Order: sequence, then structure tokens, then C-alpha cells
Amino acid sequence: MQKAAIEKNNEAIAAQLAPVGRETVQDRVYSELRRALIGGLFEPSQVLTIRGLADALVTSTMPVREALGRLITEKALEALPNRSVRVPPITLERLDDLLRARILIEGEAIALAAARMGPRQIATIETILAEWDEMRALKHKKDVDREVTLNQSFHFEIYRSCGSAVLIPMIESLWLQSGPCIRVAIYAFSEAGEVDTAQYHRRIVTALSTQDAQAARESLVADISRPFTFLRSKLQANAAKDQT
Amino acid sequence: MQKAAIEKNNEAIAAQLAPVGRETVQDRVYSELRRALIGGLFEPSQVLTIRGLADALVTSTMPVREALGRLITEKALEALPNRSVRVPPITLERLDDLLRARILIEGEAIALAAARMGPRQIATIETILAEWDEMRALKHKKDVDREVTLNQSFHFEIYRSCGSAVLIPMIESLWLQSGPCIRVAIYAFSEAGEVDTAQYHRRIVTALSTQDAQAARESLVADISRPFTFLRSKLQANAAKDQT
DNA sequence: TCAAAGCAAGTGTGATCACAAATCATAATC
DNA sequence: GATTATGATTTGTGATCACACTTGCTTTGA
Repeated sequence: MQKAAIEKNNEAIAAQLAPVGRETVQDRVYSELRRALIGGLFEPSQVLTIRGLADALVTSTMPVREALGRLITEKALEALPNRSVRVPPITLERLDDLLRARILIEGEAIALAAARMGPRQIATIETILAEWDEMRALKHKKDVDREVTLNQSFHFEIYRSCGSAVLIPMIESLWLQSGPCIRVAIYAFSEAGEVDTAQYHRRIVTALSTQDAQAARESLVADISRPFTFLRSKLQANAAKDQT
Repeated sequence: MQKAAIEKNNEAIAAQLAPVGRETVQDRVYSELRRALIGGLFEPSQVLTIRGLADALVTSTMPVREALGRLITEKALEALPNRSVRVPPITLERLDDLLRARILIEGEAIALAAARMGPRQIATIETILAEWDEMRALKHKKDVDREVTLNQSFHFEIYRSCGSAVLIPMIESLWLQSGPCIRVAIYAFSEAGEVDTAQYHRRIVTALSTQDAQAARESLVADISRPFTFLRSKLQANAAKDQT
């Protein structure tokens, strides 16, 4: 009876090997659409068709329709009464609504994270900050995609530290919903001669490294409010112009 | 050219007729599963199969699998690495996590609602309260299903008044996630000689009718915390018993 | 000339089939 | 007699098809 020995051997093997996992086509479609949505690759009010996306992603309609259904339930997309689906349009009310929810939930998440982030996590977000600075140093080529990605990594590295399996998916849903709006804001920033976004992130980092939950929350609120208030004023200006 | 007359006639018809709308099988399956989940008809850790549900609901597998996918993305169900799906098990961490999120978000929603509920809405929730009392009056037959439904109506009538299209779906997701737990708690209440649940609701109503947002929030927190803390202590007792 | 009817292409939804992976029960082996 | 191997059944996944509804365009009739 060498059961114990075999068991131990198996454990040794398990320690060496990473679980391979399986990724369905539907999962890939879903992640791809998510990425596009958060990155703002789709415009607000744009309608999406199952077959069109299936062609673009080179699969059949089946994985696409299931991914679309999932995105609709998280309000990342909108099902019209005609049964067609579109990315939700931007309205003033929706903008305010989203910002309020984000302040509430992401604020809570960062306050929780402030007490739980160790030097390891702090180092990680500092690395992301450094990458950001590096990118800005050679500013001749402004890479909006990379900017969005880094911003996302920075925030979610923090949120992951909050230790709440319930809050994080909600934050993801909020990002999904505000993604299309934010992209518009970022472009507007670019052409309006943007101020230094990184300074907000630096303030967050210093607050977190001193475990100052209150300061972290306030810095975060300032950070995420900026594009919303910017977009808000721009929207109001457009509305006023349309009325004339 | 009788265009104006025709137009007017069409408007008259439209005023009489209600839009019929269309409901897909998938939608019905989804609502049905939602109802079952919130009502706690499924036990925590129970695994669900597509074909099994399709048979139970007398449809094909197609609408069921899409509905399951949607429920998985809102964390109402859990996809195991084996690709089977189950209703998430109860753990202490998850319980605390859910309660914290519910206090945060539902608290905010009721605070917003406090400023926005008119006499009309107040009357509606008072009606629900009256129904509750009436049900308790003939207490020989305790109808847990009806209790759950009334509780849900009471809370969501309030949340609907908060005027946030972003917060409400999040609250629904939270109810979906805590539904299976709550049912366990309600059964436990029943057999432990429950205290009057309605008193918490009465306090909420009085706070709302005086537009006292702070009091409303506190009463709500007390209301939703009760089953969680109860279940929490019960779970800890079980864990201690299992360890011996 | 213009509006309304009719036709055609496109789209979502549900059913069915094929296939691969997982699970379970039975049999074979040490 | 316990453990491993093998086979059958079940299950999820993706593809394809049929049907109904929508949409946009063309044609027809006044």
C-alpha cells in the first residue's frame, strides 16, 4: 500500500503544473466585446447585429447572441423593442446617475482597499504609474488605447485589493456602462489640451500608502468625476447650440 | 387629401389600444428562474442542468441556456470549472460581503427615495403593509412564499422611487444573490418563533412619510441586517458543531 | 408627383443535430 | 478487496436550419 507515496507524488506534480482550463468561444466573444465596450470602441447609440459581429469575430452566431444577452443583462447594451440591440445613448440623467453610483461604490471599494493594500500592491500600482509617465514622456504619439488600458489596470488593481467578491463585479458593470461615454470625454480632453491625469493617480497612491482611507476616497472621487463633469458641460453646450 | 383626418383617427385608435409587446420564451424562462432564485426555491450549492430545467419548464434547451448565462453574469448562479452551474453556496465571507453591499447601495437608494416619494407612493407601501398585517392576523397558515413576495414588493416600491436607472438593477442583482440565503433565514425564523418583521417596515414608512432620509436609511439597515446576522450566528454554530 | 401597397433582403428566436468532455457504473487487475 | 481502467450515459457547446418579424426599397395606382 503505497497510497501515501502516490498521493505525495501527485501533489508534487500539481505544484509544478498550472491548471490548463478551457475557454469557450462564447467567453472569448464576451471578453472581446467587453474590452471594446470599456475601451469605448463602440459609439453611443450604435446598433449591433448578431450576424455582423459574428462575421467580424469570425465565428457563428451562437456564441455572439449569448454574449450579447449577457451584456444586455449588465446594462452594457440595450435591447430595443424592435429586438435590435444598441449601445446605450448618452443623456445628462444617465451621466449623473452613473457618476453617483461610481462614487458610491468605487469610493467604498477604495476605502476598504486602503486598509488592506500591502507594499506589494502599492508597488504594483506605482509601476503602472511609472509606465504612464514613460508614455507621456514621448508624447508625440498619444496612444489613447494604451491610456485607457493603463487607467483600467490602475483602478482595478486597487479594487481587487478591497477583498469584496460582490463589489468588484458591480464596478466592472459600471465601467462597462460608462466606457462609451468616457472615450468621448478622453477625445475631448485630447483636443482641449488635457491637464495631467496622472496627478490624480499620484494623490491616490500617496493616500493609499499612508493607509488614509478618507483621502484615498476623495482623490478617487476627484479622479472619476473629472471626465463626467467635462462631458456634462460639453453635452449641455451642445444641447444649447442645437436649440438655436 | 384627408391626411389630417386619417392621422386623427389613428391617434384615436392608439389612445384606446395598449401596445401588445412580445415576450420571448427566453424572457419567460429568465423571469421564472429569477423568481425562483429570489424566492429561495433553489437551495444553495444545488446544481442545475440545462436539460433538466428545460424539461421542468417544458421548452427546449435553447432559451434555458441563454437565461442561465445571463444569471451567471449577474452572479445569481455560479459556473463551475466543470462547466456545470450551481447556485452559489453560503459562506460567512459571502454573507458579510453581501450585507455590506446591500447596506451601501440600498441605503443610498432609500435616502434618495425619501426626498422623492409623494403621497401616492407612500400610500402604496402602506397598502402592502396592511396586506402583511392581514396575512399575519390569520396566522394559522403561514405562507412563506407570500411573505417573501410582499417583502419584495415593499422594498422595490421604495427603490423604484429613487429615480436611478443604475442603482435599481444592482439592487436586483443583490437580491438575486442573497435570495437563497434569505429563504434559509426565514425558515429559521419561523421555527425559532419569529419576532414581528412588520415593525421594521413600519419604522421605514414613518421615516419616509416625514422625508427623514437618515432615519429611513437606519431603519432599512436594521431591517435587512436582521436575517443576515441571524443566519451568520446559525452558520457559526453549525461550524463549531461540525468541528467537534 | 406622391403616398401607399407589396416585395425582398436582413435579423432575432427557437429547435435540432453533432461533437467533445465529464460523470457514473461496471469490469478487470494487482 | 481496493484501485485502476473501460465503457455507456449525460451534459454543455457550437453549428445549422426554419420561421416570424422588421426594414427598406420598388412598384403601382390615384
